[in-house]
Amino acid sequence: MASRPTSLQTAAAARVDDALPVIDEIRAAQDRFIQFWGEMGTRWGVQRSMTEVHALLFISGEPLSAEDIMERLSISRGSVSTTLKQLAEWGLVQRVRLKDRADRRDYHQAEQDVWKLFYTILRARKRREFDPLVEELGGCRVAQKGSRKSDGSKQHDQKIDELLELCKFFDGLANTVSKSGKGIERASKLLARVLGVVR
Amino acid sequence: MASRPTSLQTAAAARVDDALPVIDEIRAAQDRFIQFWGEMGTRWGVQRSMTEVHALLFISGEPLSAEDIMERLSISRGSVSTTLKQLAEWGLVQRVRLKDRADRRDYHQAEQDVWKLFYTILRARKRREFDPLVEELGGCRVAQKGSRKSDGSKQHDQKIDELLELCKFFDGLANTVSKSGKGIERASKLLARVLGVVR
DNA sequence: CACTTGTTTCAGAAGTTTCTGAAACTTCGA
DNA sequence: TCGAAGTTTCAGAAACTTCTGAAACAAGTG
Repeated sequence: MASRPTSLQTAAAARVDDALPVIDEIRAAQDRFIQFWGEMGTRWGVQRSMTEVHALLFISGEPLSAEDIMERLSISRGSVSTTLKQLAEWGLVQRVRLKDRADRRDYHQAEQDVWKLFYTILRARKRREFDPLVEELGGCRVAQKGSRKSDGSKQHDQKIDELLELCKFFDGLANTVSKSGKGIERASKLLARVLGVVR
Repeated sequence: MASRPTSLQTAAAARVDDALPVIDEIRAAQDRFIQFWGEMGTRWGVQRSMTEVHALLFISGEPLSAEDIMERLSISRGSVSTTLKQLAEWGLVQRVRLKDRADRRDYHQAEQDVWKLFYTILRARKRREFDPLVEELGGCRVAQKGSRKSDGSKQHDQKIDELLELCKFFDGLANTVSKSGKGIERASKLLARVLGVVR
């Protein structure tokens, strides 16, 4: 028996002597989740390998080494390294040190709080897919505000301005929500009531 | 002069005799917008050509024929046809008939209400990027609810269930918001106040 | 019918993204 | 100083997406 028994190694042992079929069941369920999460990742504009690594770390729960991940997902060394770095930058994965001083490898553990997970995803996507609107839309106007214009120019700039206004509204809403943290859960029920009144 | 003067043709004429530089300014601003919107489209998981066609129709405001679009954006016949069909399915573009009975071509006009535009985009993206979570996540469990399980299985299923619960919460919130329509604008201000109380 | 317009399909071109595999480099502990 | 682990970089392979261009078809008009 190895001195550092990861879930992967115990699972492998289980497959060999067929003594613990339950572990294979779990492993199969993990694989389903990893594949599904990876597929969703592509729809979210994230590399498949990145969501797969995250899925593995999230669903297994325990810290895994880079090598563990390479073997389990059949992903190259470089890929795992850059992927883990990015996941760490997003705050979804943390580097942890195991007590065992004989093992000098880094271990990586995924954030387990699903609320933090979702907020992180939302923030990253907002930065990428929404914020440029607010930043760049103004540059699509014909002229600076205030200068004299033709009718065509006015109509054009008005449409840009409408888009900008809408974007800024959503931006403010997003800020409100993100500041609220988990309060959103209670607040949303109130919102439903509020909307009933407003409508 | 052609019997069917579209904006494109007048703009072209203007470039030739250089009598109306304003129209060139507008055209340049339109091009900036089209390019930017197309770029954002790729980040939203939509084909560049589709967002470009939509940008052109939205920003020009007036109905354009398929041929107009082909020439202006240098896009192939087939592409324009399928793109227009999809935009129509999404409700972002309508087919309109011009009164001129001599012209038998179809004309296409973009929805000008920016609120409808945003809701349409959000709905389409939710269907594609979120709804599968609610539908498929359950299949990633180890076992059906209620059956006896090992500790590992329990931990696995618990994580899946946490994700599912969160998804269903967001789903409900999305429904609430989408039903509210423009009421969201007034409601969001109330929401900010509500969150202030809850926090 | 001849003609215009639009739709659909599809093979292949072109472009883009993602990943690998290797190599060079850094860090750090023994 | 040696070796193990990690990082970074990059050329090229592989896979995927998007678009074109052509062709066949449908529908409607004069």
